Amino acid sequence: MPELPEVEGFKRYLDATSLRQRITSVKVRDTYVLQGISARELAQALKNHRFENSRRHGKHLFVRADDHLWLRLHFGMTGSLQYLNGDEEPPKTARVLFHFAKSNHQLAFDDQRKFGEVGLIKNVDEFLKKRGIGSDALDIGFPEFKSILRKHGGAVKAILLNQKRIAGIGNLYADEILFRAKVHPAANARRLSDRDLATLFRATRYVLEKATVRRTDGDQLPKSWLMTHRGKEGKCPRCGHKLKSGTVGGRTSWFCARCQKRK
DNA sequence: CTAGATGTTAAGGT
DNA sequence: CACCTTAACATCTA
Repeated sequence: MPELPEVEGFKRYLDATSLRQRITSVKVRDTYVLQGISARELAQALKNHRFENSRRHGKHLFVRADDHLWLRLHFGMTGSLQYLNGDEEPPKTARVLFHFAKSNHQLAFDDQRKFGEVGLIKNVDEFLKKRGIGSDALDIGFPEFKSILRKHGGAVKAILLNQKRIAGIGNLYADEILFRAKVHPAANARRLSDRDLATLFRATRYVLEKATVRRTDGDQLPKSWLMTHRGKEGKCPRCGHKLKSGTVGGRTSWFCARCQKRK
């Protein structure tokens, strides 16, 4: 489930395993994943280069292979990375394999449900601009956060989910953030007070940062979180009330109707 | 068998 | 223009 914390986890994983090794070949097993580039072009461009460093923005991961050459990864709904030893068989759903010189290791871009994207770009900032991606959710300061929510009406959750406004928050963490801030997902953003917005901002940072740490350590998310109770039989970890669900911003939302008032 | 699932986007309606 | 809903993509699981 790659939202910001998971993609940050992939970044750290890639940084820890795959930097500074000469790339000997790139195999694309399924070309649906490629965006604006052919398998041959991708392989040709990366061959004999090394991944130097990486950068995450929202749910995108960019890996620098040269001054003007960045690999772009988006994980869709089910994407992930796996670093494999020479004798390890990549999973069937590995769509792209980056082969390294060092003892036949390879990095696999796995993507069961085929919503992922792999591309090559020259300039990360230009790419983000062209796509209209907003500021990263952990990069944003309160003044910017506030003005984004003040500027747009509609359900607060829809704004949090909109990557053009704030990048990195997906359906599950949006619910978690709203739960923590005690804000109803369908509440109109314009009707939130300054105090609500401040709480929401703090909740956003807390949830995303905490989830990133938990993920990195391989720990479960806290039981006090909504996410671990999502589902029909779920009860609010704060008040014990049965959780409710509804559609907001086109996605299923879980929330506690007692703790999260619509206002 | 059916519905729904972490993401994104397009199309259509109000 | 602002906002909403629905559908679509591919595949798996409850």
